[in-house]
Amino acid sequence: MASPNALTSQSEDFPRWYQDVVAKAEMADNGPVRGTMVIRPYGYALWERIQAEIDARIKAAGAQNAYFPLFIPQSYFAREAEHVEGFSPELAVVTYAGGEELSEPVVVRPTSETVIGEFMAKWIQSHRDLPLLLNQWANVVRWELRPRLFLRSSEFLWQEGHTAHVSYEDAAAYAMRIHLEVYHDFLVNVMAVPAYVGIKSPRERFAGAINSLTCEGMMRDGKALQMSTSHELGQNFARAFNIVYQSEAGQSELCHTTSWGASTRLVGGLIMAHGDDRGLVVPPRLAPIQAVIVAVRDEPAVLDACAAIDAALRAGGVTTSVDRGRGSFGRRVTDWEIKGVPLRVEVGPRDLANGVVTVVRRDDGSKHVVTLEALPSRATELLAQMQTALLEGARARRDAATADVTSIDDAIEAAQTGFARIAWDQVGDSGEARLNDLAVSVRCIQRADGSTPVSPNEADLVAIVAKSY
RNA sequence: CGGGCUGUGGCUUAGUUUGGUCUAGAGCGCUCGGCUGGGGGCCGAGAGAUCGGGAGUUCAAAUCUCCCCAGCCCGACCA
Repeated sequence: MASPNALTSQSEDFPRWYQDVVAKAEMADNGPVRGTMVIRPYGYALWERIQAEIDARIKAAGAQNAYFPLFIPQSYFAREAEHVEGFSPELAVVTYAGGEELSEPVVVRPTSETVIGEFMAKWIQSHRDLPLLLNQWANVVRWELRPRLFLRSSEFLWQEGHTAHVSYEDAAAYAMRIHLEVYHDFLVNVMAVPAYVGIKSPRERFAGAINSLTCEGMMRDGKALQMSTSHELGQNFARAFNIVYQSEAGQSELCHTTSWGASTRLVGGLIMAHGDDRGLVVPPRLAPIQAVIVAVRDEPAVLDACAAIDAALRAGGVTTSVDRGRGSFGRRVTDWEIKGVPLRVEVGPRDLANGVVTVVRRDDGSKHVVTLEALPSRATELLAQMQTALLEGARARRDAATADVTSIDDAIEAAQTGFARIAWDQVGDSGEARLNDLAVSVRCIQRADGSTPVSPNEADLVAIVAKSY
């Protein structure tokens, strides 16, 4: 019954398994310039689903989409000291264009705090103009030395939100809202990734931020992946770009700004959070194709039945694709499994003779014989069950691979196979340095109940430490 | 940027040590035909490589020498 291995197994070589999945599920290819990525239709369809879900949540939080230029004057970066220091190693700079040397080099955006800050300063006059809530979907460039498809590429796609507020409290509350209502909600309820939430330690913070909120997912090899970040930028950028408003009292005041983003890295996270030895496993709510109808044979009677089943499923709100039965059955089944399509509806002469189809769930391989009449509702039910099972499975793995420890040594030990939870007081700057020396880092700092604190100075915080991508 | 290594059809690679038997072989993939068909099925026929690039040594270079280029792995940052 077991099919021959199309992929390297996870236990044998996890990074290689990842590469195999990306290639064989036809998600992406390496671009011609080192570190660049070609996103293929299936990979892009997954990204479009991620975009749609995140975009809807961003709009629900009141932000509007806009677009700012790819090219940024180099001088902008110099205005915020930490920001320029943090980003200069990975900047791509255009010095020659239009047939001549440029008088001022132009940076290809690695992130847009600076340009957007410049325009916020122009647009904001009064407290009545606040809050200003912007978001853009864009590509960004951060020159990478060690690229990996989706996880770390020199150019990637993302959304970056940028907002300006009258007070620290408003800004902090909005960053928190995005963190919880956009990212965490999406991760848990759509992507089925029970991410740990918290704030970054000072040394892991975004360059130029006063506080960074993060969602950290556990991959199936026990390593962490940062899946989103939301930053409180304080008045750092407002000061650098002169983003000021006139208060009700008539005083000129500096704004408080935030920025927040999630990228195509989430596609990599999807692969590693749920994938198994047969390939990708896509949560139903995220799947571009929720059910593939596989014709066992390329025969008119079977194909007609497939078309009718397809129509019925679509009418029932299930997104589908029909595999018309060219090529061997085993090959086609394997290909759909690698792509992680949640349900496979097998339609063959034997099924049709009995007025049924065979439905197979991708996550647990369970087979269900379903009558044609019951199929749409049964499919919806199975999709819902799979969505729940994926989240519960991921949570169970996460909890089983998270160890409570009381020393840095034990944290390092635990981080070899999973996460460690340790009192933040036990870590300290020197403890964090020791962790970092062994490629382990503080992924986030959270309250004892798992919620996100407001600052690293709250009492009784715990640190989640792990190796990370 | 420092250290280790590799470049041979689309992909994985044999051949390089010891130059000639290489008109470069195979597997996967691809094309065509047939048989098949409920887990990568079988048979047959094909297409596809100026052996990373350049220079050199030699009667003779995938193989030896030099230079260049590209990529991979390991060490400091990042969504």
